[in-house]
Amino acid sequence: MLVTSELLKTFSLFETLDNDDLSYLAQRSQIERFARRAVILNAGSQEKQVCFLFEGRLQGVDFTIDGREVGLYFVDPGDYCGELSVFDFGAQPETVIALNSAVVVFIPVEVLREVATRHPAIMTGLGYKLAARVRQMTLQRSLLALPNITQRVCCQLWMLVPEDHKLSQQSSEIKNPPTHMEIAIMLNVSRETVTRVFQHLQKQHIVSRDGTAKLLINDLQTIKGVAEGNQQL
Amino acid sequence: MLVTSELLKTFSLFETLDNDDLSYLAQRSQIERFARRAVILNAGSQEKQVCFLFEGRLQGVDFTIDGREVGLYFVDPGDYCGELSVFDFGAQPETVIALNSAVVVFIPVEVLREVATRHPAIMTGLGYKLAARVRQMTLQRSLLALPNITQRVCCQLWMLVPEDHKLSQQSSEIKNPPTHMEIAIMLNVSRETVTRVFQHLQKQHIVSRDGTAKLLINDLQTIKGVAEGNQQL
DNA sequence: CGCTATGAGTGATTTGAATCACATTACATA
DNA sequence: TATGTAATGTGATTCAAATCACTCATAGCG
Repeated sequence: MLVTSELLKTFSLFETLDNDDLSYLAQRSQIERFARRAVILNAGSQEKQVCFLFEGRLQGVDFTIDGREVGLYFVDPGDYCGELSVFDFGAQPETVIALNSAVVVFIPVEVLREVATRHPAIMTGLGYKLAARVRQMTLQRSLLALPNITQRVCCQLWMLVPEDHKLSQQSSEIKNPPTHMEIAIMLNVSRETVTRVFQHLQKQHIVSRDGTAKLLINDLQTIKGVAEGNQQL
Repeated sequence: MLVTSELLKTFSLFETLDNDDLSYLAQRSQIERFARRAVILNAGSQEKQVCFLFEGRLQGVDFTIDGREVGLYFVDPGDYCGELSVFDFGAQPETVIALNSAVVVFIPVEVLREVATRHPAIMTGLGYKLAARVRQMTLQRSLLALPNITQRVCCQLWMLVPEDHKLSQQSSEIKNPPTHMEIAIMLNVSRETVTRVFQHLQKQHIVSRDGTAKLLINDLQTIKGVAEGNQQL
């Protein structure tokens, strides 16, 4: 499949680029579809490509020395990952996998770096993204220190709620929600524990399932309240 | 106290700057001494200063919603912190405190940003630092997933060993080591647990104390072995 | 349409770190 | 040198989540 300028234009990072630069990038990029569970970027890889997500959801994961899986972040469409090497020429620190069937655009890091050099807005955008990543990781880290597991799960759920639903809406939904296992490795708890928390939330009709592809949040305020520690269950 | 060009030159970030720029920076900077436990940067602050450490050791800390302290990273002399706002104009996400008496140089973020715009090397250096931060946080995150606490502590100790001692040396020392409490909040364990691990390590003469200001690592290989999970205690 | 794989649900049991409640030591400084 | 404070050391107890060992549900697929 061919990468078109129009496709690249859907990524906000490139919104300031003119058509010449877009097609320059497009010609050097590749687009690929991945199946659920497929590895998009390999930890330690020297492939040196930045990965732009067009469709699906990805998860950055790491592994401890003893093989335990660790969830780091989710990537949603319009976002990208693997951009660290633009800055320090180093290897990819974490693995990125597809949580469901995903379409991604690969741009070689040296091409992106070159374009970024010519366009300060791109460089700024990349810096902004990296800063956001640090902020997100800091937040995620403080999540792990919460002694109450229910609170931890609600915090994570709250982070998965679309931004525009967080205000004003009293209910919401998460499309293609992560599995219990995927949540578990993000929160450093066992899968069973996540299941039990969900069981609890469902019994109180705070959340409910609509097939596998949708998780309904019936009571956003309670999720928020528990996440912020103002409320117990 | 006055900030001199010579002082700024000790920071590797500025090694490419000429004297004009150095004194430009110096004139707009402030130097300050902080006592142990003093707050250097406040989370959420809009002060907008980047903080360069000349002497002492700092720790980036965060607090969970319920007031629990979380240790994020250590800052050693020659290094800096609070640089996130150079990239995204946002507030400081975490608090930075002095672990012991520390001398820091504050450079207003807009001054640094301006100089960095004129000197790509500085911008590159800042990007490099941010990338390193992400890598460090990723590593620290995977540390937290280790089920064995002794291993976690040894990993942290290993990270505190000076780089040039890690190879070839069979013993080493950590100057002004963090307290048990400071290690505990980095590793998401209780202070008592850290004490017990140290007790264990000391009994086996793997580490020993030399006053409060020095922690001797008598058996680097064992620390490394345990950290990497090749060895049990 | 049954087969298989993956995810989710559940109880029983174990376990190991948190917590509590102190004692002790070291240090800074008045 | 005394005195207060921060850091460290230690045992007893508690408790909540991990683990184990399953079953059940669902989706995808040949």
